[in-house]
Amino acid sequence: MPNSTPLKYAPKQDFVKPLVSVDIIIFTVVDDTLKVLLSKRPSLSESKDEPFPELYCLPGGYVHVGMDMSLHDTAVRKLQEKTGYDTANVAPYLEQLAFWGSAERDPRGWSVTQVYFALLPFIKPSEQATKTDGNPAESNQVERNQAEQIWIQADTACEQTLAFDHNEILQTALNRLRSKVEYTSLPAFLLAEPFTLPQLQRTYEVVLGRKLDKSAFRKRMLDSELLVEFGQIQGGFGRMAMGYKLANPSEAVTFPRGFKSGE
Amino acid sequence: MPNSTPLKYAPKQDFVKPLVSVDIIIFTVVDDTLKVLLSKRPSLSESKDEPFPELYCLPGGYVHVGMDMSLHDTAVRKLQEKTGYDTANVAPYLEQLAFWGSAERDPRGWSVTQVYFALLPFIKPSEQATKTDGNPAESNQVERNQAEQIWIQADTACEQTLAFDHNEILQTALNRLRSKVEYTSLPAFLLAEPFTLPQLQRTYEVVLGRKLDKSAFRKRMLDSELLVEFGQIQGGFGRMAMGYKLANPSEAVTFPRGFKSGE
DNA sequence: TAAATAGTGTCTGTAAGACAGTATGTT
DNA sequence: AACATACTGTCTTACAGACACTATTTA
Repeated sequence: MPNSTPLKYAPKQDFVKPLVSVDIIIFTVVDDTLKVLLSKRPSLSESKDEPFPELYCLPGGYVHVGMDMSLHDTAVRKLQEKTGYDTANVAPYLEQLAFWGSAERDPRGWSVTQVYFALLPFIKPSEQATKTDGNPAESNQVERNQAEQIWIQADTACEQTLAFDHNEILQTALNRLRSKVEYTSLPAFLLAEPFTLPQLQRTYEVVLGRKLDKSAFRKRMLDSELLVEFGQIQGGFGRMAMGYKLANPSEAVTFPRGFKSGE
Repeated sequence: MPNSTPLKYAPKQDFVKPLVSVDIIIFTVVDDTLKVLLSKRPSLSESKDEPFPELYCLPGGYVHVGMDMSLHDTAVRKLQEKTGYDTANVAPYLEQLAFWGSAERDPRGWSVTQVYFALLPFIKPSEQATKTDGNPAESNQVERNQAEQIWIQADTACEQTLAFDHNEILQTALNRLRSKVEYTSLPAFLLAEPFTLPQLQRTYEVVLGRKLDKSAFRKRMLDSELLVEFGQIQGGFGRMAMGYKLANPSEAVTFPRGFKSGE
């Protein structure tokens, strides 16, 4: 290695580096259904070099060493690109899931992926383009991507054949989500504020796939410091309900026990 | 990209890839103290190109694309190299902690590290060389590494200045360990089998830094399917105690509640 | 008024913590 | 016997779940 390098520490280039990508599992709840966002891989006619043509996969992409200061930046950038979500003003719930890396998972070579999972209130596709206002090239980008993306029921997605090892990754994410929903406030990040306690409970029930007791649920939520009141709201048909916002929109709450501890 | 490539899918080489490494936080308990294994970075006289000379850091290394089939393989290989632990016969507790990746964390360039944490029963340094028997070059390797490694009290290590962002990583690992110890059987992986319930309770107390109630502790451990009896053992001074082994040595148990749920 | 939804109150069961008591080993 | 350690039993407390009850809105 030359001593004349301007860098104090020369990068180690004397071995093969794996490919590094970031994938995001983006969950939302709409129509009482847990959904996940998938992208479609390019067809053979579009590109001969891309593996798994026309299969669905988790949205993601390579780290841009020149563009991103950190993996978290990469994840936020991808989230914005794929959903049009206004990440500058409203922080979505974004958490590291895990990493996968092996010689076999991508036919293009040894690859590593850093996987995040995100929880978002549902954004109508028609509103996504308008959310990324201003730059028309940018909103074109979003719209073009949208044509190749779908919100699909999470369990349905699991049963389909996805590209790469994305079935395993999605299953891991679903397991983690359902497990954490038992003892955290994560479903609150799937709703637009303000929301009511019955709405929040339905969201819990949709994710968990089972009914919860109303009384116990309300006690748990109100005894924690999770929520702050935000005026009466008309939730549906009958009586008005109290609306709530998150007391701390950037952090989930962990409850001392899970639901149904006895089983 | 040339069409004449022998690979079906040409690797994407048209952008700069980050460096990829694996680091492991290896915990053990000895002398009623939670310890972590640290390596010393080479001095300036040994190498002018290595950053953070002579500081301690977490053991780890680059992924060897030719040597490792997966990141998990890399972690197990590193664990074996650094501790001499017989990973072929006794599976240590090894779990993904998280990943860190940014332009700034390594002065040699944009880098990503995949961090695992491991729990091991203490291995006396004198026994480590003999554990990796056979190949003398291999055990030399182990002994040479040992000269530059220390088992250090976890909290003490946190207060020192470590290389790279390893203070943050170690702190994250400690938080995760202490948090999971509240509601899982993780400390059982810090003891050599067979062990007694009082020994296990002391291990919990060492990690958590507080006393636990004996009666509640025993009820929790025995009501779970965690342990199987393995004959009477002389634990210390007084009465003999029942020895136990793990019913399932490859998996931790999650208890329905944490200790001291009320606070 | 009936139906639908929101919210409360009471009882019960489960498991953790406190702590006193018993059992079995060594010196 | 004295002591140290291992183990058990009983009482209390905290909180989730079951479920019946009240409250407020719309059709």
